[in-house]
Amino acid sequence: MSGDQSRLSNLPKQYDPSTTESKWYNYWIDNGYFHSTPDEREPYTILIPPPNVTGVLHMGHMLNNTIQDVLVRRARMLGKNACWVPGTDHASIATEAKVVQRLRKKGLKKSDMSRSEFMDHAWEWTNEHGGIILDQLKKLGASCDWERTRFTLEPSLYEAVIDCFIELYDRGYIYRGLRMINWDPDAKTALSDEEVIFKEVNSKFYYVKYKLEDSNDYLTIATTRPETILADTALCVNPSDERYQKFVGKNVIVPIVNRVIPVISDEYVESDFGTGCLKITPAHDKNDYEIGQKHGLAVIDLLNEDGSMNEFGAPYTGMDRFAARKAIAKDLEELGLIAKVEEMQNKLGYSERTDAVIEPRLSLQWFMDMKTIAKPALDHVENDDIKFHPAKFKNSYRNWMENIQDWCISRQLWWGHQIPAWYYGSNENEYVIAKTADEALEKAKVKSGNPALNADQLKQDEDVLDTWFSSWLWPMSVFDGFGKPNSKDFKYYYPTQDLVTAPEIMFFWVARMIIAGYEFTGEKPFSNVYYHGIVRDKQRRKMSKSLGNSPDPLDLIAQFGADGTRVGMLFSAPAGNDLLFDEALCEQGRNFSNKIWNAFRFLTMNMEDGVSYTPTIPVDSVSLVDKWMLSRLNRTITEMNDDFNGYRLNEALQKIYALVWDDFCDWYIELIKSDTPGEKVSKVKLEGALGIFSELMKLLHPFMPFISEEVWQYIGDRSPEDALVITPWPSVTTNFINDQVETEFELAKQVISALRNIRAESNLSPVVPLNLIIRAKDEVSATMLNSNSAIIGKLQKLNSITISSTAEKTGLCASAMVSGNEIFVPLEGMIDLDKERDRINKEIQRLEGFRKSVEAKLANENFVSRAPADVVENEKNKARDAFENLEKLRTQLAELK
RNA sequence: GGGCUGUUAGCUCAGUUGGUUCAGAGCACCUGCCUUACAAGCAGGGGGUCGGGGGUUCGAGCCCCUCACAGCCCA
Repeated sequence: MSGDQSRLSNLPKQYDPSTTESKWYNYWIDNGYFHSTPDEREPYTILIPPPNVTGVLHMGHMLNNTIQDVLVRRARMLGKNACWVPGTDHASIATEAKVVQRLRKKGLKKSDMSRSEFMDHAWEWTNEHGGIILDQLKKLGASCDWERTRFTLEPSLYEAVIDCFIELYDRGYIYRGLRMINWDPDAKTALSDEEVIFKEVNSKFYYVKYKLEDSNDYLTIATTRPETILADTALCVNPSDERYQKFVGKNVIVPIVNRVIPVISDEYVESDFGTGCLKITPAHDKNDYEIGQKHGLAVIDLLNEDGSMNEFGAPYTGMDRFAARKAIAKDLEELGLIAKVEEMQNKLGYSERTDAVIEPRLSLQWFMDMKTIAKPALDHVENDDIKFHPAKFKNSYRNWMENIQDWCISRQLWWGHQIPAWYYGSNENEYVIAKTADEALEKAKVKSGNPALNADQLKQDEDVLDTWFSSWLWPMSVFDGFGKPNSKDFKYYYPTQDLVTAPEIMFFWVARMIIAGYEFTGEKPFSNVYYHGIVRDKQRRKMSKSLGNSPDPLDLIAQFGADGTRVGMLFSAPAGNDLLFDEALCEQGRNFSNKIWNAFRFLTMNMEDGVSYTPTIPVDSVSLVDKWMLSRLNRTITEMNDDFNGYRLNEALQKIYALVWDDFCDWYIELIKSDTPGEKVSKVKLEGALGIFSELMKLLHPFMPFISEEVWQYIGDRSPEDALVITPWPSVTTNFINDQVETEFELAKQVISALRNIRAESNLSPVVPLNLIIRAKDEVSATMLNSNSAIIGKLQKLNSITISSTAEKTGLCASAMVSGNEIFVPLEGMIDLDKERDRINKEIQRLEGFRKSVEAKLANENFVSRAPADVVENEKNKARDAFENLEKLRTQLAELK
């Protein structure tokens, strides 16, 4: 680095991220550092969890992508061929809902347009808003390989989904059937079980009387959904319930519609819930459906697809289900058929996307048989072929996998991958599965036995596939590897290394990617899954648009810089724990940026004009300060590597934060300063500091890419090959890690702190010179302190310094104890004797208590005989130290008389 | 109802196989400072019976049982 003042003079006192961030991001892009192509290096690959194509960046994305960027940047510095594949998801139901909403504003209705007209609108919307979120990620510093950006609806990924469907159909995993599914009346589509969110709500529990057909007796049932009474096809009681035994086999009359239905019995009914008499509505409840199947009951569906009552719901036809509920309750009341109404809490299913109350509905849909296909995915997580971080999530995963249900994969939507089923007749089985219309026609001719069949008689299924049926192929399809195991990229990058995501989508996505991975490649899709928490506000509320409690990430970046924001996000984000977001953390991150900036500014201010400086790690230095700094540096690198390997990113960050701020700024820089005010730091020391500072920038780079690159580029004239972003991660020199050195330096630090404390207690300004007397604990300490007295003198203004194991204090002194060494500062007339006696008495009390507990331990024969020798030895040392220190304190106290 | 976490300083969290003065960190708080990089800073300081109870052990924040509370997932 050259002391060329034109470049370095007038660095502002405060770091301004706004200019540097775009500068370096463009530099990185222009030099192609983020672009990866297969080569002989070890690959390191992360696939972005693709955000919704029309979404905008929220705090969850910020956290998610910050973590990915930290991982991928470090891997890049480790010399791996780092590849972070970005992309977006078409988000079938969410996007379609948005498009429908937008059309409605324009006065257009989806039901009035053809599929292709609607798709034109959807693509228009997508092209307009798609990818905004990816541009936002660039502001964060995300080092994605943008040349590899993929979209789940682009042609090759579309094709992969269709091929996958066909393949799984051929393998017998996909079937079409009439099943009870979750119906979203707002979106008018089926959903999978995972898309239903159960919420606790307050409901009314209606006790309704059904008259027996052949007597004036009544049977009373309890229900929260009286509107479904019209579709009842039986009442059911537990066979062992004596109250009801005499009614089994008889008939009752359904109120309002006056239909006659039987009273049956089944073990399923819990006698102590409600009245113990259950109404059975096979079309509108999953359990009822099963009972109905078992007992051969009729199925009456009284709802339209939008949740309104159909003709079976007469006389409430056309009313919404909730309006009908109120109406029928009123009518039953008037008929005297309501025994009572209770308030109760129950759990209701809501659509994850539209928040509509889900209706169980009998419907003909496409399903995936999960049991067999999911088996390897369970096994390989159980045996840690795929590791979860933190590992506790294995439990939830196992639980879900062991109870896995068939997956409803068809959606009554248009935006998505259209199911490759072609119907040639109206019967349930009159279809073929084929990739193209031509192929379908050929197959249909064969299956129908009608060679005269023509293309017009063939109709493709209108429905699309669940979004997750495309994202589960992401690890294969982004490399064009689905069904093409020999594609170059796929062979090189698959399996990928780390997946970073939230536990919320463990079942939606993670589990299914693992399933698909093993089914189609026989290999895992990734080796590690890092689950991070949800971003919440300080009151632990989830951040959401409707609550308005989520800051705009781009505002945060503008305010605190991308580096500051990243640090703020990571500071309180241990893996798997929710993050209680507080802007103060970003502020702390910004302040840290500023600290780094000013440390650098200090170094530049000490350069001489026209002199060239070569950053040099002071490996040959005999100075304790250098040896200590190198020990701290290397120890920290070791610890950070451990943290990275264990995915404890926040801990790695905290360590480099402390190393920079506490060790380097507060001690190292202070100690290289010249003794003479105004005099510059010597060239040797400055070059050493620059050398160490450079190492710090490398360690910081994954977390704070912008400021570290900015400083790095200032420190040297760098060619593009020397950019920090691709500089090798520091290796550990074990020899530099030296406990002895650290202990020795720590002792000097403690003496300095003790003196500062004495000054603070006695209101002495730092410029008042003191006479320091240290009565060392022993000769070893005396030697150690003597050889490092210059360090103490550097940070404390001293008149004289006396260190020996026999040193005597002179006159009245302020005192302190550091590791058994007594510190005295003669302060005749300046000491508050009462306060000082108080302080020493307190210390004596504390130590006395400690000594007693140790002595008690040693007096316990069981302890002495059973505990390991070294533990006993330790206790003896503690007792001796405590005893000696107590003696010293008592002497000091006596001398204060 | 089933399963899984967690409860440590005012707040957010560390605390590895039970054993050094082990009760920690950051933030917040209090006090004093514009000390020749940084007030977005420097220095100093106070603060916890480790959720309650019981047990195992020479020894428990850590292991076991139990209770209470909080949260998550599934039905």
